[in-house]
Amino acid sequence: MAGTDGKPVIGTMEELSAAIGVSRPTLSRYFQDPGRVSRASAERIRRGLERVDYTPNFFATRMNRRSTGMIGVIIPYLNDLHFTKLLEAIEVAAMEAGYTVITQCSHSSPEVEARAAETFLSMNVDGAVVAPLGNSSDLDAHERLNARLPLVLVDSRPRTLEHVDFVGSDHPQSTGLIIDYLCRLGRPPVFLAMPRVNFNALEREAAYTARMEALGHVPEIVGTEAVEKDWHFEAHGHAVMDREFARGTLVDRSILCVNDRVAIGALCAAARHGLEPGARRRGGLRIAAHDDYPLGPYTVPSLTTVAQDVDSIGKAAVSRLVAKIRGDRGASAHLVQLFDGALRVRDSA
Amino acid sequence: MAGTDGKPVIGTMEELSAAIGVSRPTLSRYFQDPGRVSRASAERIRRGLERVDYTPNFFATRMNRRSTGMIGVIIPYLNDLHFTKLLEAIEVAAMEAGYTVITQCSHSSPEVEARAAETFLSMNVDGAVVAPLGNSSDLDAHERLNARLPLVLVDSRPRTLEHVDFVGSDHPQSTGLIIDYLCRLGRPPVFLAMPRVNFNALEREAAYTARMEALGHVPEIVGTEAVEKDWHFEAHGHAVMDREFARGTLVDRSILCVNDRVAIGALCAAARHGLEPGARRRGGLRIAAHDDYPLGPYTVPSLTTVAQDVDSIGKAAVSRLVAKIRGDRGASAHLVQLFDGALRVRDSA
DNA sequence: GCGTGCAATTTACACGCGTCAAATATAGAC
DNA sequence: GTCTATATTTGACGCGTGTAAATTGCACGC
Repeated sequence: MAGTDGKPVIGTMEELSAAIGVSRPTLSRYFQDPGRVSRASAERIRRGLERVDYTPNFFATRMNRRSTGMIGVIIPYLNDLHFTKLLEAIEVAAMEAGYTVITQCSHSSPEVEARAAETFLSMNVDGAVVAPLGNSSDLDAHERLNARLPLVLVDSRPRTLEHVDFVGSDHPQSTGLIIDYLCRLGRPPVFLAMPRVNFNALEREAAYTARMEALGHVPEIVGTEAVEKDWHFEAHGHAVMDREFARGTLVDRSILCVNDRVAIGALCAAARHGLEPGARRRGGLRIAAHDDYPLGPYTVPSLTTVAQDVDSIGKAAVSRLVAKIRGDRGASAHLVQLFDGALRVRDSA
Repeated sequence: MAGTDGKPVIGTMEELSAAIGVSRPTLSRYFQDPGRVSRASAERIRRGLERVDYTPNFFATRMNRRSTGMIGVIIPYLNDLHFTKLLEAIEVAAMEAGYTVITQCSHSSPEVEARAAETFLSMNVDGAVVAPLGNSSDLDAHERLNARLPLVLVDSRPRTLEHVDFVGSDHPQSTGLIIDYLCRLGRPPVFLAMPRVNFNALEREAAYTARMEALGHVPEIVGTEAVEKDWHFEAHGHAVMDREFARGTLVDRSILCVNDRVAIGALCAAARHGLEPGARRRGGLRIAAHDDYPLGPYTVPSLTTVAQDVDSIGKAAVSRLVAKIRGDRGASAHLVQLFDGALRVRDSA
């Protein structure tokens, strides 16, 4: 069998050994680190590899190594740029640290999420970074993962997993930031929440309430019930605000949306009702949110929000995981690392 | 060692065999298909597994099986909901067909893309679905992949890989659809293109030109040069149209954007210049696009576009791949499967 | 020429499980 | 009770590579 490049395809190290006249174990060492064989052998092997098409078998190499050099990543959804940004940061950081990343997506299903965790265990990954699904997650599965390998949770932090290392955003800080900004320029904001399926959403809701009370304002929350069956973030934001605006309520308020995707729906509802949210119209409708979704600068009007430092979160999670894998001192202690949000003032509030 | 659930952790089948009194080969057969052992043994094993924590080693199981039951998927970017939708369709279809999906993202890098292909070869995946990066792809790597295992390309089709099976959209059809619609309601559209890094973009541009000429109109194309360094789709659409609108050009034209993300940038530019694109304003500015990006319904105004049937494309790609893996008759012939686009008339055009 | 010390290589075994041929258990017929 | 046919189980070997121990090769000094 020959590849299209004409090189003969070689299946095993044994064959390769015969083909270029170097013993198999020497080849094994060469592939792990060319510096571990003599200069002469390395050169000979290199020249040999130019003439044939061979890659060591992924499974056989991983089976016996102390370390597989792989880390597993689980994210809940793919259809959300917030998570894809996070995943990208994690993958890049892991690649730079020399790890092979195996990504699994829960696709909103606790069963799939639990199965992914099992897969990682059976693959002997060196460690795992998990962004949990939320309330519906199979927490036992995460618990088992944590018991058997280095694990770092990111983005969202289930209450029963508070003893697991976590890297995420400081929601009281970030939410406080945008609330203070909104209060400084106008009436205290109403919170556009969402059904309680997500820890981050809950944390932000709680942070909103706390901050409002600290400022002496009365918290007002809308949208905790699902207005539509099979709702998505944008659809939810649109449905809730469409209902409000149709009633003539909230049309002159500041709305703080639980996240940017909900805000996109809210902005759409505002436009449909002829409303023009914006900071420049004092006393009028303003819409702000949380996350800094990549499309925020391009909504109409562009979206005022508070940015999560997703890039740093991804990097920090990997760096923490690598430390745990290497058994660095300090890595056995429990760590919670929270990043500050940053205000992004644009046109919508 | 014991998991948090208290079950003793068992590392190998050998140990499990000793623990529950069934021979190891019988266990092996049980894990492949419980139906292949006697009812009595299956029951005994099931009860045994309730008392201990064991999962077969992923690598060891895959190493010797004729089929690894895995398919590899490569997508170019994560920060694009079009690709995540495609990936989701592929993953779900593959899971339903009983395959484990290994996803690798090229992260815009031809080297990473080529390495992913090599990884799949070394993992003995049963087959691969690849959405190529584009012009910059290492086509040799894809060629090698195609020579050594069942391969289906999706979404984008490099010229030099025309002999490889492909599943995607019929761009002449879909582009024709939206052009005809635009012409029916107003002036023939100008095409807002993008730098030539992507085969789909090129195909759509060519389809635009062909259709316009067939209708007796003169094609007008803007935006093929990168206006900003380090451009992204939305930024590109915004930059090009901002420049045009600032000059006072194109303000009363129909603009057909190469894809929805570019259109989002264009809509934003329009709003900044006080323009209100829409179908109801005859003779005025209209903006339409291609893809049916999930946010299209929530832009302001909502985006008229032509939908790619991403779901069907993903399913068809997997179904084709599975046929090739199984060696179904007909699967050895070359296949190109194109799906029609569907018009989504909304407010922007 | 011969031993010495060190680096490089090779030998030999291990890893965890798939698989097949051979052995055993089971059921049924007489 | 024996015998046959069939369903199950098991022993033994192999997969492609990692790795520790044993061996070889080499340069050097006497």
